[in-house]
Amino acid sequence: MPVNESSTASGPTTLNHAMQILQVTARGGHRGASIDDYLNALSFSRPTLYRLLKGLKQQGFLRSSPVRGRYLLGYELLVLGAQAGNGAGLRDLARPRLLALAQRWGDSFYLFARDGVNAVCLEVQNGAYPVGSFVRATGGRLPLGVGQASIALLAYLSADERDEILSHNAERLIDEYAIAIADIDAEIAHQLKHGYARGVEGSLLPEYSGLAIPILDHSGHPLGAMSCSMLKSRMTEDHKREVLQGMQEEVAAMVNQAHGLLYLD
Amino acid sequence: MPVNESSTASGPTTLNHAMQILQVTARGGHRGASIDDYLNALSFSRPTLYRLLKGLKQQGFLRSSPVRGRYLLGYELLVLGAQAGNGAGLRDLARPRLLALAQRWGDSFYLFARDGVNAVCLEVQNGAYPVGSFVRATGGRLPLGVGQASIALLAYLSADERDEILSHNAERLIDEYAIAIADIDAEIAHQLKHGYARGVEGSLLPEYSGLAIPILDHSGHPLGAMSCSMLKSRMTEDHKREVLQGMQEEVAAMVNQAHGLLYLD
DNA sequence: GGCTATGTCTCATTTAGTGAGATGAACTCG
DNA sequence: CGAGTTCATCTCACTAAATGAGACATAGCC
Repeated sequence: MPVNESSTASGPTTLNHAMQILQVTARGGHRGASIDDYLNALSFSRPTLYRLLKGLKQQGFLRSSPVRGRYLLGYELLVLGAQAGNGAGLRDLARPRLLALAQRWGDSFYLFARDGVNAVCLEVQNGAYPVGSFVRATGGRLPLGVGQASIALLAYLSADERDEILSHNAERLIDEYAIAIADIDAEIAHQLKHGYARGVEGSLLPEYSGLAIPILDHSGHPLGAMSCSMLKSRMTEDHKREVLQGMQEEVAAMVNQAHGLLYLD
Repeated sequence: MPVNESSTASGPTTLNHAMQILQVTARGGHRGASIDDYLNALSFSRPTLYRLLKGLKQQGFLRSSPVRGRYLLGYELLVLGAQAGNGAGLRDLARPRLLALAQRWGDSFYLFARDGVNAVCLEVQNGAYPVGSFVRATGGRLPLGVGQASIALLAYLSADERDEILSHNAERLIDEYAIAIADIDAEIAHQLKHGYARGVEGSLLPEYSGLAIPILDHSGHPLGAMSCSMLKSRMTEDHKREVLQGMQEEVAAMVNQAHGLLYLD
């Protein structure tokens, strides 16, 4: 089945071909992709495929698997990805704070940013109490609308931008996550009223619960969101208040630090 | 100053141009790169630059900064990077184990893999005790020879491969890290004799110490290394023995799990 | 409302990537 | 150990497709 060439890929075809190769490789997970995977999914000739594979390998974007004839994503992507995840320096600021929170409360804490119609997880710190979550690790991506961090991010966008995102995601939200737009709107209202989000409860992960707060710049635009996730049974009123306060303090400190760095020099 | 076009970049030029753009962007850190940065560093015309920027943006490999005229690395890199870091499924296996170790002992634990002449950090879990390290996070890269994990990785390569790597890195090792090849050889001998590595002491980070053990596949080739790092004052004989045993148990369990997954289906 | 720098467009030029098929190399299985 | 299969590279002619020069448009800034 050919690769999803949806997003009206314009621009240099060589570039698109190369990126398609990376996507196909990624789709293979930790087993990578074989020559046939590429030839089936893509629409160019074998010599061209090999030329691109070679180029990508030289650049460190691919490496060949120990299994002959298979290719894996290269570590250059990891390195660039780590950079990419440090959007506006936010991750570096957040990492020690997430760690402190996780150690103090035992729950799992996350940093999210918006990526188009999705939310991406920039950083996780798991605590002592095991927890289930939609994202397992850095690099996890969710359609905006899923999870408490999504709500915190959505709430501070302009109404029309928000609507555009939600109508774009509506189908996936209901099909894959059993989440209705109306419920998201309600939670956004809660976020705006109380300053934190609880996430919309779909049919998935019913035994977990969480909290999220936005990270806003001076003009009120969302830079990201900090969230946490825990077993529902741990979410007593007291614990909720404590964790929320902890998160708010850390975020306030972050934003303070950030103002010295973000838009200057 | 023009971008380092060292590594005899062959392959489609468009691809190389694109990757150069990404590298220049990465070099800008969390502030990204401006048009002039690109035009200065690269050797193609402005329309071409914009065409490539556009293409890379559409693919999610770049995004434009809130500051007009600047570009940042895109989150697609983060997502692919997360995949790339899961070489052979190792990271997924290691993550919970690193977390358990960090929580149990309070030190910081790392998963490394070899990447050509470098070691890359695939995963970190920091413990309760603060620690300094050569790598701060996932995606950090060190020349093989630096750090205890390097030793564990090097020790199980063939002698000539090892020599090739070390002679390649020799200059950087002595210049940037004040580490001599002879000392590395000595530590490799220690690794082979005792089954763990202590790292070579350069002039950097003198107050920290660490341990590392290799992760070997059935045929004795190194898949990666697990390491830890702690304040020297914490490294008593007892603590060392305990932590080492903890790491060895976790790695053994990992390799067990891995054999079910790595080379099959 | 001018000024500067970012981003886009057009179009002719020719580079430079492409496809077809043959050839070489590496691993596999009988 | 040799036949068979699959991966990887090479050659060469072709032309599609990326490129460069410079003009034009747009956005932010004082």
